[in-house]
Amino acid sequence: MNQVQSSFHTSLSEELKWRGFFAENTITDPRSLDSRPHKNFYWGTDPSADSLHVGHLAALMMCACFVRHGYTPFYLVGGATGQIGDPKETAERDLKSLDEIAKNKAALAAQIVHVTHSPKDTKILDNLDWFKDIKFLPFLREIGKAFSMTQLLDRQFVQHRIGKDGSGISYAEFSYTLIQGYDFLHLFRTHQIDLQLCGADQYGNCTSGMHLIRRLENARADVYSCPLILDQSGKKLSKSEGNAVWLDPTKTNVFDFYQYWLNQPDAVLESYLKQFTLISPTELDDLLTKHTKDPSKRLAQRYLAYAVTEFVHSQPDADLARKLTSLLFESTDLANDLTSLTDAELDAMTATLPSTPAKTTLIDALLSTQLATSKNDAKKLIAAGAISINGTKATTDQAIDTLSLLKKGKNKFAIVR
RNA sequence: GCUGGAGUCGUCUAGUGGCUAUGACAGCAGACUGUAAAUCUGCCGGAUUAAGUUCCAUCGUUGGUUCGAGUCCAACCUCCAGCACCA
Repeated sequence: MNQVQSSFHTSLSEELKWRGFFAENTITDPRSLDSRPHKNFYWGTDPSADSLHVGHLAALMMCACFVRHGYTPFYLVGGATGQIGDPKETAERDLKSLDEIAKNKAALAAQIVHVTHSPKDTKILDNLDWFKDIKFLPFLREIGKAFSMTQLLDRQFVQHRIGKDGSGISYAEFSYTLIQGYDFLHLFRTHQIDLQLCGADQYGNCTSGMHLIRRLENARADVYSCPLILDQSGKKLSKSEGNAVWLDPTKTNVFDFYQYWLNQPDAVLESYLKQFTLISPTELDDLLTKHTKDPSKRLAQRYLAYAVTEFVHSQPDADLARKLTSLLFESTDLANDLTSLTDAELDAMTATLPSTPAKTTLIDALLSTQLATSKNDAKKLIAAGAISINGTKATTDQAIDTLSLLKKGKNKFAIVR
């Protein structure tokens, strides 16, 4: 699978529709996207963590879709907006230190470049570059004047935060949308960017920029959002929900990343394949037909896991994850298979899975590979029958002196070597 | 500034001065499965022990009253509401 084969759609609007990349937007006729005078857009995120997660991935895949159809992307990492924090429904955010923001910013920028697969062309912007020189009074006179307090107060999260049962909101967070709105205006003025892409949760913030452009530049700009991807329990996939799967392999290793996709239920396969891979309609039909014949073979999950891992990480990484999966789940004599691996293969495995040196005990190994969070936790897991060594259930703590494979639950592994 | 209300686990939430701080969701694990979903069961602060053995921590913070405090008192921090000030 590559990008050439995947541009089967005659137009951007058709592909967006087929992939399900449409939610609230200001475009009245989707086909106008195929022939905009300026084929520029920007998409932004705040450096509130040191890695993107799969929640961002859907938006990036949508961006990639625009790029395949001739758009020039601008990615913004919010060094300014990140200093304030996008208000949540529930409560005020803790301020991040400037050091942390700077560190996160660098990490996200590198990741965006990596995931978009075009190191030379990818333009990363930082709104701190234009905000650091902004003066408060001119900002209020120009931007503040353009916002109606009534509309600002009407926003749903504001209503949640103030009032009898609210948790309150600071002036800083309240003003967040002005900062983000100004970004759009600034980019319109300096780069002729008149389209902003975002996840549906950001739609409100994005439209405030659009209003600014209309008001101050007397020009039209648009916002196009993609639906938020929800997990099984209907929660948004993002780190604030505590179920994040990170794109950074040091935070979510490649094997776990692959496993995450491999474990998706049948119900989400079609939409995930459309949004997270570059599969074509005919390939998809074919795949789903085969999958439905014998769902237990998990053909569609395997395809999804391989394709997304390849896209986000690399082909060798995806190959390795697939190979590890077949070794770890399909081997009938794990201890034997393990010893027959070459050193190079073992090295790759050790680099991917959590590992710890031999001459240790089971509990210490579980702890140092983070399969368990504490000694108590490790003991509880052993007692519950959740831990196995080389495929044999461990019922007590024991010394581990040789190459071994630890398994926690169904799909968490670590190597003792 | 004054008055009243509130702050409990990742989230929401119960909690008449009494020993062991509810319940739900999320999370983890077991059974059944297809490494799925649904369902059932257990766990869900840390350390220690052969052991569910023992120890420590914990209801915004710091003090106090009490044999005993999440609960009562005081001060402080944060939030909400009303009033006042300002306009």
